[in-house]
Amino acid sequence: MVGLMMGWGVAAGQGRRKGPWTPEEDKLLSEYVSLHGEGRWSSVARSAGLNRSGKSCRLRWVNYLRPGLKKGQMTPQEEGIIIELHALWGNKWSTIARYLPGRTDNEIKNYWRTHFKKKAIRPSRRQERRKTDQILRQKQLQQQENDTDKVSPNSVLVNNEAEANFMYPALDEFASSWSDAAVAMEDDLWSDLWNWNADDAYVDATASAAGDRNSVALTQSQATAYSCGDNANTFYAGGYNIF
DNA sequence: AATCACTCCAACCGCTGCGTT
DNA sequence: GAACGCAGCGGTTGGAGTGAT
Repeated sequence: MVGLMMGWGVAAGQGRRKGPWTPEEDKLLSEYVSLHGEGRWSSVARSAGLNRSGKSCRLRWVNYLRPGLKKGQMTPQEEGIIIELHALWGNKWSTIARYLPGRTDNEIKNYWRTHFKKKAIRPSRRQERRKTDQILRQKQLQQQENDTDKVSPNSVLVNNEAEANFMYPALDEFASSWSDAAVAMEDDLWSDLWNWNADDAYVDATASAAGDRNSVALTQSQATAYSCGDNANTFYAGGYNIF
């Protein structure tokens, strides 16, 4: 995606640059924001010597340059959180992103689109196999991380046994191999998604939130809940404390 | 080796809401 | 209260990369 995409380059009329950011532009933006802070994006564009729109600067910073961003694949926990929160709030990507430290709304939105939305139609066996392999790789990586006993302050914690069972179904309980376990777990997710009426879930959640914020009823996967890092807005097991 | 199918992801656009004048 | 500008959000696009056939 270098440079020539969609006739990008310099936008006619305003003389603003468009398209992919160069390392030099990134450097200018990073230096400026670290000195002066976020906000006032249109003046950032001018003051930092960037021939970009404020909007473009903000997007680049938020989605790519901002410190603390996580790169790499979503973990099974993050995937679970996305599914649950999407059931609650629908396409409120920025809201969902607040519960996934280091992930951006754009990233979550992209992830949802590629992994879930298209698959309202059952994925092909080929897709299923690829997905399964991906989950396996993630599990192996995660196992390695657990072995090294590294716990990030921003990591998403699994609170109790019920969660752990949802996230990591025991082999002897669900399947005879990690591969089968991953497929079984995935099937659960898909069946939830296929049976799920997004509008209903959203209405239920918002109605409950409006009335009693401590007792939002989830229509799917009710036994599952997450405590999301050090965010002040915590999402607890049992009754969902929202805000 | 070539082609196809699919995923990933950066970046755009349009719309909305909010604050300021 | 109206007009304006800006920030933020959600939807969309399309090239690059990768793996399967």
